[in-house]
Amino acid sequence: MKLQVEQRLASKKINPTAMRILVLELLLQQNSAISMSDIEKGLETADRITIYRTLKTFEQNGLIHCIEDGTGIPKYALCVEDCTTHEHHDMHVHFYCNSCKETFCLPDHRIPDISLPAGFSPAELNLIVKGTCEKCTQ
Amino acid sequence: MKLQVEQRLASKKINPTAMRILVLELLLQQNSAISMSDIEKGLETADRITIYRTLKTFEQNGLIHCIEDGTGIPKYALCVEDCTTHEHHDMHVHFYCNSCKETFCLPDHRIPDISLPAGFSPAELNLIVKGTCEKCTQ
DNA sequence: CCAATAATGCAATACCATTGCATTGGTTAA
DNA sequence: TTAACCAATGCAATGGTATTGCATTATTGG
Ligand SMILES: [Mn+2]
Ligand SMILES: [Mn+2]
Ligand SMILES: [Zn+2]
Ligand SMILES: [Zn+2]
Repeated sequence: MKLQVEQRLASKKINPTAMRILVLELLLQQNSAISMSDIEKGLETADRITIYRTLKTFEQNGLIHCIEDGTGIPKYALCVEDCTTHEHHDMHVHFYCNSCKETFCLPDHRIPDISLPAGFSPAELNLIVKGTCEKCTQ
Repeated sequence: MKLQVEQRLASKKINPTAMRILVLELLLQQNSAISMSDIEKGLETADRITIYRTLKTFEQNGLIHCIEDGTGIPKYALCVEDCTTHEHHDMHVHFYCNSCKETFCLPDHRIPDISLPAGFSPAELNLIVKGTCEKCTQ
């Protein structure tokens, strides 16, 4: 188990320190995206700043992606695609549930192509759907 | 001129105070969405908190809409459609320019329908396209 | 004009993001 | 084995923004 976690870190060229292993294990347990505060609460030991820098390292190495879901609080989730340093391919839809306040990756739902006015060239797409998730629809 | 501004406020059932007129005039001058800090800098007199509450009032009454462009700093722009209290119809694409850092409404570009997994029901869509705007493409 | 109500400005609070710096820990070379 | 090096960590401090309470001021309606 822990071996797989370490391998996953190694595959992204991230040194497998104790803290990083703990954070990645926590991320692997989630089925929705979580915030830095969530991680801080989920780990007894950890310092806020260390988590901050751990997440930044993970993001820069293509292990996780950051989701701005409109709450103003960044959420983080594991990359499902083979992302690399500053080359994220998570062009999928994200869903924010107004009821349970959870943010979900919908990796099977890609963002459709968008037509833009002349002169505007796209580099990155970010689509947030807000509504009610499956759990909260009874 | 000022009369039109006051009428626009009145049509949204917003009392036309001096500060609100100033803020609305400033918003009318923009061709991109602006932040609370931008407004604070644009008006010599104004108190930060008053602007904060003015914008909240404007938003609640369907005069402006708030844009979360991924920077973490909310931007505001006038509603182009007939929005009402908590009934915003600004389902259009927003564009953030990585070069000039400006955020544009693209009211003529609606967000296409998105298919969702079973059980997820959408209420609101928010699509941010990041890239280079027309001005910055030379 | 007066009373009631709404809006404003100031102070204070609470988070959150970010950086500097000293310390710790693990890895490598002498 | 030890020394030296580099990466990672933890603490302190800073800066910025959002938000509320409350006293004061402005506006409105009678
Ligand atoms: Mn995702
Ligand atoms: Mn808009
Ligand atoms: Zn939910
Ligand atoms: Zn631009």
